[in-house]
Amino acid sequence: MKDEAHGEEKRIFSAYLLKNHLKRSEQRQAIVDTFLHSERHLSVDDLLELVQKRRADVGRTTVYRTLKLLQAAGLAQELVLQGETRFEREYNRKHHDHFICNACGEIFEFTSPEIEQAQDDIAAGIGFVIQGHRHQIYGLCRSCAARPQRVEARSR
Amino acid sequence: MKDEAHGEEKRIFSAYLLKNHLKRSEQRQAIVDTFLHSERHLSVDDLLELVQKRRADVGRTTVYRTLKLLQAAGLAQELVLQGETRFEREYNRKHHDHFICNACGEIFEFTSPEIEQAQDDIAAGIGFVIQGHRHQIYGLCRSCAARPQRVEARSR
DNA sequence: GTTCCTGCAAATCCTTTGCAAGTTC
DNA sequence: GAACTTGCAAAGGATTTGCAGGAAC
Repeated sequence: MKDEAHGEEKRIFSAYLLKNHLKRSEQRQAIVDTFLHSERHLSVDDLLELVQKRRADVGRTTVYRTLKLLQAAGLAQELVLQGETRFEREYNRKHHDHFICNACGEIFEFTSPEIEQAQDDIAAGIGFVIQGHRHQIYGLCRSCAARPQRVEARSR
Repeated sequence: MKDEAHGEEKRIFSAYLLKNHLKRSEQRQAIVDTFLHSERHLSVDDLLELVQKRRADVGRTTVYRTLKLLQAAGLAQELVLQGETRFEREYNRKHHDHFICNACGEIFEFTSPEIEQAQDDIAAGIGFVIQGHRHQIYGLCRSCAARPQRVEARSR
Protein backbone atom coordinates (compact mmCIF):
# COMPACT_ATOMS: atom_id res chain seq x y z
CA MET A 1 0.00 0.00 0.00
CA LYS A 2 2.02 2.94 1.24
CA ASP A 3 5.36 1.25 0.84
CA GLU A 4 6.60 3.87 -1.53
CA ALA A 5 5.46 6.70 0.65
CA HIS A 6 7.82 8.79 2.73
CA GLY A 7 10.65 8.22 0.30
CA GLU A 8 12.11 11.59 1.08
CA GLU A 9 12.06 10.95 4.77
CA LYS A 10 13.66 7.57 4.35
CA ARG A 11 16.37 9.16 2.29
CA ILE A 12 16.99 11.70 5.00
CA PHE A 13 17.20 8.98 7.57
CA SER A 14 19.68 7.03 5.47
CA ALA A 15 21.77 10.14 5.02
CA TYR A 16 21.69 10.68 8.74
CA LEU A 17 22.91 7.17 9.40
CA LEU A 18 25.66 7.51 6.86
CA LYS A 19 26.84 10.82 8.13
CA ASN A 20 27.07 9.49 11.66
CA HIS A 21 28.61 6.14 10.80
CA LEU A 22 25.58 4.30 12.03
CA LYS A 23 24.30 1.05 10.73
CA ARG A 24 21.09 -0.10 9.25
CA SER A 25 19.52 -2.89 11.28
CA GLU A 26 16.26 -4.66 10.69
CA GLN A 27 14.82 -3.49 13.96
CA ARG A 28 15.75 0.09 13.27
CA GLN A 29 14.28 -0.22 9.83
CA ALA A 30 11.03 -1.62 11.14
CA ILE A 31 10.67 1.11 13.73
CA VAL A 32 11.34 3.89 11.27
CA ASP A 33 8.94 2.48 8.71
CA THR A 34 6.23 2.02 11.25
CA PHE A 35 6.70 5.48 12.60
CA LEU A 36 6.67 7.12 9.20
CA HIS A 37 3.57 5.27 8.14
CA SER A 38 1.72 6.37 11.19
CA GLU A 39 -0.36 9.49 11.09
CA ARG A 40 -1.10 9.51 14.75
CA HIS A 41 0.52 10.99 17.78
CA LEU A 42 2.24 7.97 19.16
CA SER A 43 3.42 7.20 22.63
CA VAL A 44 6.43 4.95 22.98
CA ASP A 45 4.12 2.11 23.88
CA ASP A 46 1.89 2.74 20.87
CA LEU A 47 4.88 2.57 18.60
CA LEU A 48 6.33 -0.46 20.32
CA GLU A 49 3.05 -2.26 19.97
CA LEU A 50 2.75 -1.40 16.29
CA VAL A 51 6.30 -2.42 15.54
CA GLN A 52 5.95 -5.69 17.37
CA LYS A 53 3.17 -6.67 15.03
CA ARG A 54 5.85 -6.79 12.37
CA ARG A 55 8.66 -8.11 14.42
CA ALA A 56 7.98 -9.48 17.86
CA ASP A 57 11.65 -9.29 18.73
CA VAL A 58 11.91 -5.52 18.90
CA GLY A 59 12.56 -4.22 22.37
CA ARG A 60 11.35 -1.09 24.03
CA THR A 61 14.91 0.13 24.48
CA THR A 62 15.48 0.14 20.77
CA VAL A 63 12.30 2.09 20.21
CA TYR A 64 13.55 4.75 22.59
CA ARG A 65 16.91 4.81 20.89
CA THR A 66 15.46 4.98 17.41
CA LEU A 67 13.12 7.78 18.35
CA LYS A 68 16.15 9.75 19.44
CA LEU A 69 17.69 9.20 16.05
CA LEU A 70 14.52 10.25 14.30
CA GLN A 71 14.45 13.43 16.31
CA ALA A 72 18.09 14.12 15.65
CA ALA A 73 17.47 13.60 11.95
CA GLY A 74 14.61 16.08 12.08
CA LEU A 75 11.98 13.50 11.27
CA ALA A 76 10.22 13.27 14.59
CA GLN A 77 9.12 15.70 17.17
CA GLU A 78 8.42 14.97 20.78
CA LEU A 79 5.48 16.60 22.44
CA VAL A 80 3.93 16.33 25.83
CA LEU A 81 0.15 16.24 25.69
CA GLN A 82 -1.75 16.02 28.93
CA GLY A 83 1.37 14.84 30.68
CA GLU A 84 1.95 12.06 28.18
CA THR A 85 5.00 12.03 25.97
CA ARG A 86 4.14 11.48 22.35
CA PHE A 87 5.88 11.67 19.02
CA GLU A 88 4.75 12.85 15.66
CA ARG A 89 6.30 13.13 12.26
CA GLU A 90 8.04 16.39 11.70
CA TYR A 91 9.64 16.59 8.29
CA ASN A 92 7.94 18.66 5.67
CA ARG A 93 4.74 18.84 7.55
CA LYS A 94 3.08 22.18 7.50
CA HIS A 95 3.70 23.62 10.88
CA HIS A 96 0.71 22.98 13.06
CA ASP A 97 -0.52 22.99 16.60
CA HIS A 98 -2.95 20.88 18.58
CA PHE A 99 -6.36 20.83 20.09
CA ILE A 100 -6.69 18.09 22.68
CA CYS A 101 -10.06 16.95 23.94
CA ASN A 102 -10.00 16.61 27.70
CA ALA A 103 -12.83 14.09 27.62
CA CYS A 104 -11.96 11.63 24.87
CA GLY A 105 -8.28 12.45 24.37
CA GLU A 106 -8.72 12.99 20.68
CA ILE A 107 -6.13 15.25 19.08
CA PHE A 108 -6.96 17.70 16.31
CA GLU A 109 -4.37 19.63 14.42
CA PHE A 110 -4.73 23.18 13.29
CA THR A 111 -2.72 25.90 11.66
CA SER A 112 -3.25 29.61 11.81
CA PRO A 113 -1.37 32.19 9.80
CA GLU A 114 -2.80 34.86 12.09
CA ILE A 115 -1.25 33.23 15.11
CA GLU A 116 2.07 32.73 13.38
CA GLN A 117 2.06 36.35 12.36
CA ALA A 118 1.19 37.54 15.84
CA GLN A 119 4.00 35.42 17.26
CA ASP A 120 6.47 36.91 14.83
CA ASP A 121 5.37 40.42 15.69
CA ILE A 122 5.70 39.87 19.40
CA ALA A 123 9.07 38.18 19.00
CA ALA A 124 10.34 41.04 16.88
CA GLY A 125 9.18 43.47 19.53
CA ILE A 126 11.43 41.97 22.16
CA GLY A 127 14.28 41.02 19.86
CA PHE A 128 13.58 37.33 20.23
CA VAL A 129 14.60 34.91 17.48
CA ILE A 130 12.02 32.15 17.20
CA GLN A 131 13.34 28.64 16.71
CA GLY A 132 10.21 26.70 17.41
CA HIS A 133 7.08 26.62 19.46
CA ARG A 134 4.51 24.44 21.11
CA HIS A 135 0.92 25.45 21.21
CA GLN A 136 -1.73 23.24 22.68
CA ILE A 137 -5.35 24.05 23.31
CA TYR A 138 -7.29 21.92 25.75
CA GLY A 139 -11.03 21.61 25.94
CA LEU A 140 -13.91 19.57 24.65
CA CYS A 141 -14.37 18.42 21.11
CA ARG A 142 -17.70 18.80 19.40
CA SER A 143 -19.03 15.42 20.32
CA CYS A 144 -17.82 15.45 23.90
CA ALA A 145 -19.16 18.95 24.39
CA ALA A 146 -22.56 17.53 23.50
CA ARG A 147 -22.31 15.10 26.42
CA PRO A 148 -22.54 17.23 29.54
CA GLN A 149 -21.68 14.45 31.99
CA ARG A 150 -18.19 14.34 30.60
CA VAL A 151 -17.70 17.94 31.57
CA GLU A 152 -18.50 16.96 35.13
CA ALA A 153 -15.95 14.23 35.09
CA ARG A 154 -13.25 16.59 33.96
CA SER A 155 -13.98 19.54 36.19
CA ARG A 156 -13.07 17.70 39.37
CA MET B 1 8.25 43.93 52.84
CA LYS B 2 5.72 41.96 50.88
CA ASP B 3 4.18 40.33 53.91
CA GLU B 4 0.83 41.86 53.19
CA ALA B 5 0.89 40.97 49.54
CA HIS B 6 -1.15 38.13 48.09
CA GLY B 7 -3.80 38.54 50.73
CA GLU B 8 -6.47 37.43 48.33
CA GLU B 9 -4.57 34.31 47.42
CA LYS B 10 -3.92 33.48 51.03
CA ARG B 11 -7.58 33.87 51.72
CA ILE B 12 -8.42 31.52 48.88
CA PHE B 13 -5.97 29.00 50.17
CA SER B 14 -7.44 29.21 53.65
CA ALA B 15 -10.91 28.76 52.24
CA TYR B 16 -9.69 25.74 50.32
CA LEU B 17 -8.23 24.18 53.45
CA LEU B 18 -11.42 24.83 55.37
CA LYS B 19 -13.67 23.44 52.71
CA ASN B 20 -11.66 20.25 52.53
CA HIS B 21 -11.16 19.79 56.25
CA LEU B 22 -7.45 20.27 55.92
CA LYS B 23 -5.17 21.76 58.51
CA ARG B 24 -2.81 24.62 58.61
CA SER B 25 0.71 23.51 59.40
CA GLU B 26 3.82 25.60 59.62
CA GLN B 27 5.49 23.79 56.76
CA ARG B 28 2.48 24.21 54.54
CA GLN B 29 2.31 27.85 55.49
CA ALA B 30 5.97 28.39 54.67
CA ILE B 31 5.69 26.70 51.30
CA VAL B 32 2.62 28.64 50.30
CA ASP B 33 4.10 31.96 51.37
CA THR B 34 7.33 31.27 49.56
CA PHE B 35 5.51 30.25 46.45
CA LEU B 36 3.22 33.24 46.42
CA HIS B 37 6.07 35.65 46.98
CA SER B 38 7.98 34.25 44.08
CA GLU B 39 7.55 35.79 40.68
CA ARG B 40 9.55 33.15 38.91
CA HIS B 41 8.79 29.87 37.26
CA LEU B 42 9.89 27.49 39.93
CA SER B 43 10.89 23.89 39.73
CA VAL B 44 10.19 21.72 42.74
CA ASP B 45 13.83 21.98 43.68
CA ASP B 46 13.84 25.75 43.35
CA LEU B 47 10.91 25.98 45.68
CA LEU B 48 12.31 23.45 48.11
CA GLU B 49 15.55 25.38 48.27
CA LEU B 50 13.79 28.68 48.88
CA VAL B 51 11.56 27.25 51.53
CA GLN B 52 14.43 25.59 53.31
CA LYS B 53 16.05 28.97 53.81
CA ARG B 54 13.14 29.70 56.10
CA ARG B 55 12.72 26.31 57.63
CA ALA B 56 15.38 23.72 57.11
CA ASP B 57 13.00 21.00 58.23
CA VAL B 58 10.70 21.08 55.22
CA GLY B 59 10.90 17.97 53.10
CA ARG B 60 10.61 17.57 49.38
CA THR B 61 7.57 15.37 49.81
CA THR B 62 5.68 18.14 51.50
CA VAL B 63 6.57 20.53 48.74
CA TYR B 64 5.11 18.13 46.21
CA ARG B 65 2.00 17.71 48.30
CA THR B 66 1.53 21.40 48.88
CA LEU B 67 1.95 22.18 45.20
CA LYS B 68 -0.90 19.79 44.53
CA LEU B 69 -3.04 21.71 46.95
CA LEU B 70 -2.10 25.01 45.38
CA GLN B 71 -3.08 23.68 42.00
CA ALA B 72 -6.34 22.32 43.30
CA ALA B 73 -7.08 25.67 44.87
CA GLY B 74 -6.43 27.35 41.54
CA LEU B 75 -3.41 29.23 42.80
CA ALA B 76 -0.69 27.42 40.92
CA GLN B 77 -0.28 26.07 37.46
CA GLU B 78 2.10 23.41 36.35
CA LEU B 79 3.93 23.80 33.09
CA VAL B 80 6.57 21.83 31.32
CA LEU B 81 9.22 24.02 29.77
CA GLN B 82 12.05 22.38 27.88
CA GLY B 83 11.19 19.10 29.49
CA GLU B 84 11.36 20.56 32.97
CA THR B 85 8.33 20.72 35.21
CA ARG B 86 7.80 24.14 36.67
CA PHE B 87 5.10 25.96 38.57
CA GLU B 88 3.86 29.49 38.40
CA ARG B 89 1.22 31.49 40.19
CA GLU B 90 -2.11 31.31 38.53
CA TYR B 91 -4.71 33.28 40.38
CA ASN B 92 -5.79 36.57 38.95
CA ARG B 93 -2.90 36.75 36.61
CA LYS B 94 -3.70 37.94 33.17
CA HIS B 95 -3.58 34.93 30.97
CA HIS B 96 -0.20 34.75 29.35
CA ASP B 97 2.15 32.49 27.48
CA HIS B 98 5.90 32.04 27.39
CA PHE B 99 8.97 32.69 25.39
CA ILE B 100 11.85 30.49 26.49
CA CYS B 101 15.41 31.22 25.49
CA ASN B 102 17.13 28.06 24.35
CA ALA B 103 20.54 29.47 25.23
CA CYS B 104 20.17 31.02 28.67
CA GLY B 105 16.90 29.46 29.77
CA GLU B 106 15.35 32.80 30.56
CA ILE B 107 11.57 32.90 30.41
CA PHE B 108 9.59 35.86 29.11
CA GLU B 109 5.86 36.15 29.38
CA PHE B 110 3.62 37.57 26.73
CA THR B 111 -0.02 38.06 25.99
CA SER B 112 -1.69 38.51 22.66
CA PRO B 113 -5.34 39.36 22.12
CA GLU B 114 -4.87 38.53 18.44
CA ILE B 115 -3.78 35.03 19.26
CA GLU B 116 -6.57 34.53 21.76
CA GLN B 117 -9.04 35.72 19.17
CA ALA B 118 -7.63 33.46 16.49
CA GLN B 119 -7.83 30.51 18.86
CA ASP B 120 -11.44 31.26 19.62
CA ASP B 121 -12.28 31.50 15.95
CA ILE B 122 -10.62 28.23 15.10
CA ALA B 123 -12.24 26.49 18.04
CA ALA B 124 -15.63 27.78 17.06
CA GLY B 125 -15.06 26.50 13.56
CA ILE B 126 -14.68 22.91 14.71
CA GLY B 127 -17.13 23.10 17.58
CA PHE B 128 -14.43 22.86 20.18
CA VAL B 129 -14.96 24.30 23.64
CA ILE B 130 -11.72 25.74 24.96
CA GLN B 131 -10.90 25.08 28.57
CA GLY B 132 -7.28 26.09 28.59
CA HIS B 133 -4.14 26.17 26.57
CA ARG B 134 -0.37 26.08 26.64
CA HIS B 135 1.64 28.10 24.25
CA GLN B 136 5.41 28.20 24.38
CA ILE B 137 7.77 29.79 21.94
CA TYR B 138 11.38 28.67 21.92
CA GLY B 139 14.29 30.56 20.48
CA LEU B 140 16.96 33.03 21.42
CA CYS B 141 16.45 36.11 23.51
CA ARG B 142 17.87 39.41 22.43
CA SER B 143 21.16 39.09 24.27
CA CYS B 144 21.76 35.45 23.39
CA ALA B 145 20.93 36.11 19.76
CA ALA B 146 23.76 38.63 19.82
CA ARG B 147 26.21 35.89 20.81
CA PRO B 148 26.50 33.60 17.79
CA GLN B 149 28.48 30.87 19.53
CA ARG B 150 25.46 30.03 21.60
CA VAL B 151 23.50 29.31 18.48
CA GLU B 152 26.08 26.72 17.61
CA ALA B 153 25.80 25.08 20.98
CA ARG B 154 22.07 24.78 20.64
CA SER B 155 21.81 23.62 17.07
CA ARG B 156 23.48 20.27 17.75
C1' DG C 1 37.72 -8.13 12.16
C1' DT C 2 36.08 -3.85 13.82
C1' DT C 3 32.43 -1.14 14.91
C1' DC C 4 27.85 -0.71 15.77
C1' DC C 5 23.23 -2.77 17.60
C1' DT C 6 20.20 -5.19 20.47
C1' DG C 7 17.77 -6.83 24.50
C1' DC C 8 18.05 -7.51 29.13
C1' DA C 9 18.71 -6.06 33.60
C1' DA C 10 20.19 -2.54 36.42
C1' DA C 11 20.49 2.22 37.23
C1' DT C 12 18.45 6.97 37.22
C1' DC C 13 15.36 10.47 37.69
C1' DC C 14 11.09 12.33 39.11
C1' DT C 15 7.01 11.74 41.68
C1' DT C 16 3.87 9.25 44.67
C1' DT C 17 2.67 6.29 48.53
C1' DG C 18 2.86 3.60 53.11
C1' DC C 19 3.78 4.31 57.59
C1' DA C 20 4.99 5.63 62.37
C1' DA C 21 5.51 9.74 64.93
C1' DG C 22 4.17 14.48 65.59
C1' DT C 23 0.56 18.44 65.04
C1' DT C 24 -3.70 20.77 64.64
C1' DC C 25 -8.31 21.33 65.81
C1' DG D 1 -8.74 12.35 71.25
C1' DA D 2 -9.76 12.14 66.32
C1' DA D 3 -8.18 13.54 62.05
C1' DC D 4 -4.68 15.45 59.46
C1' DT D 5 0.57 16.20 58.38
C1' DT D 6 5.25 15.25 58.06
C1' DG D 7 9.61 13.11 56.69
C1' DC D 8 11.61 9.04 55.60
C1' DA D 9 12.10 5.17 53.03
C1' DA D 10 10.18 2.38 49.70
C1' DA D 11 7.53 1.96 45.62
C1' DG D 12 6.31 3.42 40.90
C1' DG D 13 6.65 4.83 36.27
C1' DA D 14 9.33 6.55 32.52
C1' DT D 15 13.71 6.78 30.36
C1' DT D 16 18.67 5.79 30.10
C1' DT D 17 22.84 3.08 30.55
C1' DG D 18 26.17 -0.99 31.08
C1' DC D 19 27.13 -5.03 29.12
C1' DA D 20 27.66 -9.47 26.68
C1' DG D 21 26.26 -11.54 22.58
C1' DG D 22 24.88 -10.76 17.73
C1' DA D 23 24.69 -8.25 13.24
C1' DA D 24 26.42 -4.96 9.76
C1' DC D 25 30.00 -3.25 7.14
